[in-house]
Amino acid sequence: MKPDPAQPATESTAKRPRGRPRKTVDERDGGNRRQALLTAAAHLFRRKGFDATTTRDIAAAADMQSGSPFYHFKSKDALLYAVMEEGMHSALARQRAAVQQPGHARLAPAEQLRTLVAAHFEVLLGPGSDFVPVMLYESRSLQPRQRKSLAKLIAEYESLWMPVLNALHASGQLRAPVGLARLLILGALNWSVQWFDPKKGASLQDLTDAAMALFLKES
Amino acid sequence: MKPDPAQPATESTAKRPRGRPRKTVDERDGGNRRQALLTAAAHLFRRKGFDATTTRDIAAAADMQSGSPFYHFKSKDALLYAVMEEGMHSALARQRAAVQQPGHARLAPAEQLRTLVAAHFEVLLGPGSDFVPVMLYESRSLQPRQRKSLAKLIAEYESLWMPVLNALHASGQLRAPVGLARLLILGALNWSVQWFDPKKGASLQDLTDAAMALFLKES
DNA sequence: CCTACCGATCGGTAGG
DNA sequence: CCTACCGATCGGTAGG
Repeated sequence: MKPDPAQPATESTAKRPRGRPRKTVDERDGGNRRQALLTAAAHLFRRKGFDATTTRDIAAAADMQSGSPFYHFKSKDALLYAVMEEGMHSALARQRAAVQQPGHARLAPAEQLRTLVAAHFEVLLGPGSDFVPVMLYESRSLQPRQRKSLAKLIAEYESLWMPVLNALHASGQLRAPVGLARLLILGALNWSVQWFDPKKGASLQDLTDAAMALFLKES
Repeated sequence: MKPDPAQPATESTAKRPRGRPRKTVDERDGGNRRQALLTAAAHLFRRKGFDATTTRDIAAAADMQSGSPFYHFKSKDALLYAVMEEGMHSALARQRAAVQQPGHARLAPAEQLRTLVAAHFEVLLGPGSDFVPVMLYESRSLQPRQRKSLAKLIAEYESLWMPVLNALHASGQLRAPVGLARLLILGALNWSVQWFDPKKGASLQDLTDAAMALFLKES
């Protein structure tokens, strides 16, 4: 991580800055300003898209002045990448936690898939779920370097699905070729970002049930 | 066939303009310049997104000067809407033609679905398929008025699927609730825009087969 | 449809 | 982190 430029390590005396207390990164909220920018950016990027969101929008949403985001992020691009990286890390953590739950490995493959699907919907549509949708729908705005870096995380995420899909294919519950099935299944889930409205009746449970009924044959 | 400009008009035939031939709207290609703009815009909107595409990009791709698109379209927005409308009209025409093919109504519901799925993939991924993907992925940039206008065409398109899905649900080949099934199925197909690469082995046939195997139970 | 141009906006920065 | 600002870009237009 970066060294803190606000703390010049002087020798004997002054430990703290003088004068009236000012709202610095450290005193205000312990460095959470960066996180506030990430949250605001994720929200706006999801709602309006990367290009249609200005750094001024983000600054205002995080209660800052127009130039201040660039104190925390080198560029607008870097902000986008940080949003996506946080999204993928949290999605990965969530799926790994589900998969590593005691007893999970002994569940029937269909139940293992249900766990993955439910967690995926949660990550896309649940509370605080702006980060992954931004990753899914705004990656065109990334630079090749960044895209390549994210691709690793995405591949890791998708690899969590493969053992389950292979097992289902072996047992005849999933008839499509596993590779294409994974793409089609994740597509069906990812597209829900476009139409899901929590105020419209269906719950995430309903979506999960419908997806399971759609994809799997009777065991 | 164009008149030969090398032959100077004589007195008696002096109906035509004098001087060197100039490229006007009418002489050049009969007004196809508008269509050239639409095609160029669809291509660029798909590749780079609406916001990241400049009207100068589009003009250059259509071999015009920077201000010229505004001779054909009132605004960049109007161009986007025209692209989407053309996309929906062609998609609707294509599906209607498939559905109205003689004998189609007597096909088994599963075969009727296959027809719809194949045509949908064709519209998304086949030759000249920039218009519908733009409609799917850039509608956030439309104005509410325009979005509402498009929504009618979209509803019409989706309504073509409902009788087939209802029949499949009735026969037990589709177990998920029909409304959610339609959203999930179209999502699975629409997402293919993100990952399909014709140079990577799978054909549209393969995609159609995989989708059918994924969604339907054994009859 | 082209030429020449305007006004606004935007990402980013210097200096404190 | 704020203030003040710059340079570039962009949608759009007047006039021909």
